[in-house]
Amino acid sequence: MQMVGDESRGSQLLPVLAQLVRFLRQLESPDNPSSIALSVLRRLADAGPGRVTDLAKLTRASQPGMTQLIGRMEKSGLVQRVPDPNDGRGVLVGVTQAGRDVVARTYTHYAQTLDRLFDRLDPADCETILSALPALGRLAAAAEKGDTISGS
Amino acid sequence: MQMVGDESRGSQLLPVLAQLVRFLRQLESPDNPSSIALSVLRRLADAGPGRVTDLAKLTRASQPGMTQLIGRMEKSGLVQRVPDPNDGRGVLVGVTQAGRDVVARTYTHYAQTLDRLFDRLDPADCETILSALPALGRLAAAAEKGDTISGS
DNA sequence: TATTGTTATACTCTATAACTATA
DNA sequence: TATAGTTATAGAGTATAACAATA
Repeated sequence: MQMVGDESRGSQLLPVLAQLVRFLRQLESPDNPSSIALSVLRRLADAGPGRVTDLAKLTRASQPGMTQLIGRMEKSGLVQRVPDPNDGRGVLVGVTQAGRDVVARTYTHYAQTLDRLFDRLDPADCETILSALPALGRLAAAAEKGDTISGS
Repeated sequence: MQMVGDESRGSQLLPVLAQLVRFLRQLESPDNPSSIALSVLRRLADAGPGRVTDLAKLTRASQPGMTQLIGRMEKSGLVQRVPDPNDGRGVLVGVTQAGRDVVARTYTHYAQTLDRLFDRLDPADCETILSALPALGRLAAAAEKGDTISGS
C-alpha cells in the first residue's frame, strides 16, 4: 500500500479534485469576493469580531496581507474596524450587514450552481456522491488540521 | 426537490468542496506552477503543441493573459514558441522536457500529499471516497463541459 | 523585550484596450 | 474585415522588511 504511481489513492483523487477546483475557481469572478475574503467574512459572521492576527492565521495569510485585505473590505463596506477595548494595540474587525449579505449571496450562488450540476447528473451518481459526503468532509477536515505541508 | 436552502445537494457539497479547494490552493506555493500553468503544460504534454488562443479558451483565460503566461513559462524554459507553418499569424506552443518534468514532479507531489491524508483517515472512509470517485469524476466533467456560468 | 498592527515596497498574475501582422 | 498574437497599462492580491504603538 505504499505505491505512488498511477494506482495510489491520491493519484486517483487528484484529477477529480483538480477539475472541481478549476470549476469553483471560475465562480470566483467579477464582484464575488475572493476565497480568502469569503473565509474571513464567514468567520466574522459566525464567531463575531476578530483580531487581524487571528484572521491572518486562520487563512494562512501574512499579517500585512490581512491588514490590506481588511482595508479593502472596509473600503467596500463589508467590515468595520473598532479599537480593541482590552488591548490598545489591537483592533477588532467586525462584519457589517453588507458583509453578511455578500456571504449569503455568494453562498447561495455557489450552491445553486452546484445544484444545477447535480440536476444534470445521473441520479445514482448523485446518490453516491451525497452518501460519500461525510467521508469527504472528514478528509477535508484532516487536510485543514493536519498541516501536511509545514509538517513535513 | 427545488430547495436552495441548507438542504439542497449543492449546499451540502459546497462546504466540503470549499475546504478541499483551500487545501489544494495551499499546495500551489513557491516554485510550483499555478493551476492554470499546470493545466496548460498538461494539455501540451498530452495533446501536443497548441495555439495561444486555444490554450486561453481551454483555461478560460484572456488571450493577452495567455500570451503573458506563455512568455513567463518560455523564460523559465518550460515551453517553446514556434511559428505556425500553416498560418503566418499564429504560433505553436510546445512543452519542453523541463516542462514535462515539472508536470510530473508537481503531480507526484500533490498525489503524495493526498496519500498522506488518506493514511490518516478511517479505512472505511477511504473506501467510501474511492468508490465515489467515478461519480465525482462525472460531476467534475459536467462542470467542465456544461459552462453553467456563461450559459445562464 | 514581545506583540499588534501598519506602511513601504516589490513581485506575480490577470484583465481590458489599443496595436501589428497576416488571412 | 476578421483573426492571431502582442504590447501598454492598470489593478488585485500577496509577501518581506521596516516601523510605530502598546503590553
